[in-house]
Parts: sequence; structure tokens; C-alpha cells
Amino acid sequence: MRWEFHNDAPIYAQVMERVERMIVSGALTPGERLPSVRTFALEAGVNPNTMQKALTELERGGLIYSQRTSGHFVTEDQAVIASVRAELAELHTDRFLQDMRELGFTSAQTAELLHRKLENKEEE
Amino acid sequence: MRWEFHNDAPIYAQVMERVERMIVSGALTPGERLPSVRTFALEAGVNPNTMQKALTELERGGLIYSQRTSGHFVTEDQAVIASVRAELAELHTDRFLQDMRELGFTSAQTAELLHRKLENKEEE
Amino acid sequence: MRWEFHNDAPIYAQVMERVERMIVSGALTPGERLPSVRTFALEAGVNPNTMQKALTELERGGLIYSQRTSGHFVTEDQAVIASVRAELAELHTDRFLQDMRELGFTSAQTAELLHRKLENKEEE
Amino acid sequence: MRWEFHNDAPIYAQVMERVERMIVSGALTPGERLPSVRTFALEAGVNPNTMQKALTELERGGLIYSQRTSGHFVTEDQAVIASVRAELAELHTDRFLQDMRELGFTSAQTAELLHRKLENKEEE
DNA sequence: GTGGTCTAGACCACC
DNA sequence: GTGGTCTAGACCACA
Repeated sequence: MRWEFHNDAPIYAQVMERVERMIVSGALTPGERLPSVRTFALEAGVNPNTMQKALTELERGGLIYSQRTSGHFVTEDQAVIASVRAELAELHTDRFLQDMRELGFTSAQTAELLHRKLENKEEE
Repeated sequence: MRWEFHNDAPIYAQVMERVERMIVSGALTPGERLPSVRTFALEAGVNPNTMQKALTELERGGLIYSQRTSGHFVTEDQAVIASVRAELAELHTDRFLQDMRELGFTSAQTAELLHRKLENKEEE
Repeated sequence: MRWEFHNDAPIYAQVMERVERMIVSGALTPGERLPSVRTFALEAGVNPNTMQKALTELERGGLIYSQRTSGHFVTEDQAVIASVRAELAELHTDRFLQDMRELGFTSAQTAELLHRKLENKEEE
Repeated sequence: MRWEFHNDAPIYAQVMERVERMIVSGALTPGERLPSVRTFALEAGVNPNTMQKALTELERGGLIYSQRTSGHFVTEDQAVIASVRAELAELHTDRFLQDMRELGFTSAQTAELLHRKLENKEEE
């Protein structure tokens, strides 16, 4: 399964985002071993160096850690994961509000619309 | 200013989206004449055929209409514009909820977070 | 002038150290433009990618900053430079005390020896 | 445990330094028999000829002496050891002052910094 | 096998 | 020209 990438951001950054989401969503659990750099790169359809860079950057953020001979692992510090998750949630919310503002919706109108949508769902 | 495009969708579709947004946000007003296909294509940095296809598709949706001799115009039917605007709002909202769900947020939690964000803004 | 490198540390790290010293010692002044990545790499006798990595890491530390089209520059924030300088001084001092301890000198004896050395210099 | 070597000096010289330190620090005591050249070379991960040269040079300095049939021994002359120890201390001190000078510290400032460091240690 | 580093060579956007 | 990114291929230490 080769991953898909956009033109508007470096591939390594998109790889980072993707792995980030796998972690905060629980698809990769705390302490779990990631595929080897080479294998993961193959899976993503990118060069091993690109994957290496992405993982190194993620390591800097504390979301994963590496052990020289045995691989990369998801952090066991759930606080770090929670923090990143909150950050991403913030980011999506901001982007959403921004998108809606571009359509001419005020924040209040946006919230109102979201509520109506959720109520409709309940009825279904 | 050349527009920026992704890899994950045909260019013409992205052009459509962009013009759509210009219309529903009011950057292009009802009845306003669009630049010529060639000019508009140049401005966007796409092939005139691509721009042509985008405009034709938009015409099918009723958001613009063309007059053989004088060019393309934004519809004067504000109901159509409002409808498209609502559709886009729906789309952004769905995508937002989807993104948040991928982070493990329920719809209720997402709404809660949005509220807190708006309250904080008021305080500022 | 090709630089000389040891085996006991990655080249990019040694390049970082070297540039660091050039900055904190004043050989490169605040705001000064560094040679281009390619030129600098040639001067150091390393691959441009290696120099790029070294400069990127230094940028992360705030000691230099980059402008996409015009090059890398030494930070103008003298506080950052002073801080790095203090850090390096600390490091050298610790290493010195450690080396002397391996020779069987206590810290007090080391300090005593240093003093005698400085006094002898004055006499010269 | 294979020893680690730099690129910036001949291996035999680095071996010398290391054995020197073992002697002056007391890890090898006066009169103690060294491992055989072959064994010692294996331990250090160097060619026996290299180890031979290092020991011969150390012998010239009087720090060790050899007996044709029974091997190499640490000198029993403590004055020689003390002298070498002083020499090494001198060398480390000079290198320290040089490093600090490269950071822009005068000798006085360096001494001052060392003092403050030792005082802090006492408090701990 | 693993991560990590290094080199070589290419392409891109920006100005 | 500039920095930045990407790929390909190689080597190393570690276990």
C-alpha cells in the first residue's frame, strides 16, 4: 500500500503527520515497535532516507524513540501522546473555522451549524 | 499569482473549488463577468483547456452561465449561490468531524472543544 | 583549507562544533552571512548535504537562521550567542576536571596548578 | 573492549597516551608486569607491531622497562611517573586554556570560572 | 538484521 | 545564484 502525497508539503513532513495520526489515534499503541526504516519506507513508497528523516523528527518531538539496534518504538509516555493529540485537535478546529470564515460564516454561525448537524444525526 | 494544486485531485476540480469559493465568499459578485478563459487560465497557471473544463462544469451546476460572445458570468440567482455555500459548509463540517474522529474525538467532544475555543476568543 | 575530522563523532556534528566556535569566538559576527552551503561544504571538504544538515541543526539551536534565497546568517541575538558560549565553557571546564581527575588530581589540586601556571605567565 | 582511536594522530601515539594514563593514574602500579605484546595488542584491537612501537617509545621515556625473556614492566622509579604525570597535567591545562581562549575567555576569566564551579560543588 | 551517517547527483521554488 | 528536498547507493557499529 503506497501512501499518497500532496505537492504542498515536503514528503517527510507528510510522512510525519501520517505516523503521528497512527499514534494518537491508537493504531500504533504506546511501546509498540514500528516497522524497520527500510520496510516502513517500502510500505510508504518513499526513499529510506526520507522515512529516516521523518522518524528522526518525530523522535525529536518525543512521540517515538529509537534503539540503535532494535528499531523505532512509540513512546510509552501517554502524556506526550495526549499533548500531541490536543495540538492536532486544535489545529483541525482552527482550520475548520478558517474554512468556514472564507465562506462567510461567523464563528457563532459555524457552531450553530455544527449543532444542527449533530442533532440531525441523533434523530437518524 | 499562480495557484497551488495538490496531487490528489484533478487540476480542473481544484480550479472549480477555487472559483466556487470566490463566488460564495463574495469575492466574485452575482452577475460579475469572469476574466476570459485564456486570461483566467494564465492567472491560475493552468492550461486553457483545463480552465474551460472547470468553467463548463461550474456552468452545469448553475453557479455561472456563459454567453457565447461576451464570456462567463457569475449567476444572478442568489438561491443557487446560497445552496452551493451550504453544500460547501456541509462538506467542511463533515471533513472536520471526520478528522476529529480519527483523533478519537466523539462528535460531542468535538462540539465541546469548539465551544471552549469560541469562549476563549470572546475573552480576548 | 579542508577541515580535519575525528572518527569518534559524526562529521556533521564536528562541523556544527566548528561553526559554533567560529560564532562564539567572534570569528563570525552577529548578522554576518555564512558562505553558501555548497561553498562552505567545499571549503570544509564535506558533502553539501552534510553541511546542510549541520547548518539545519545549528538553526534549530537558534545560533544561525536561514533565508530561503539569500543564505544562512549568524543570529543577531547576542543573548543566544552568550548562552552557547557559557555552555561550551562549562563543557570544557568539566572535561578538564575529568581529565585531571583521571591523572589523580583532586579539583583543589587542579585549581592550584592552574593558578601557579598563570602566575608563571605573568612573570614571563 | 577494543580501544577507540582518532584520525588526527598515529595509532601508536594514541596507544602510548592511553598506557601512560593507566600508569600515572595508578591503574598499573610500579613494577607491575604488562600483558604480553600480543595479548595487549589484541585487547586494544591494534596490530602487535603498533603496540610494540608504543611500548618501545614508552621505554625510551623511562615509564616502562623490558626484560627480554619475561616482558614489559612499569618502572619502579616513582619520580619518573610523577614527572610524566606533571607533564600530562601541564598538557591538559594548556589545552584547556587554549580552548577557553578560543571562546574569548582570558586566563583570569577562566580561573574565575573554575573557582566558581568548585565552590558550587562544595555546596552540593 | 537494526539505525545512523555520508556521498553523489538531481530537481524545485524563489528572486 | 540561494536553500531545501528527494533518491540511490554505500558503509559503519552494534548485537
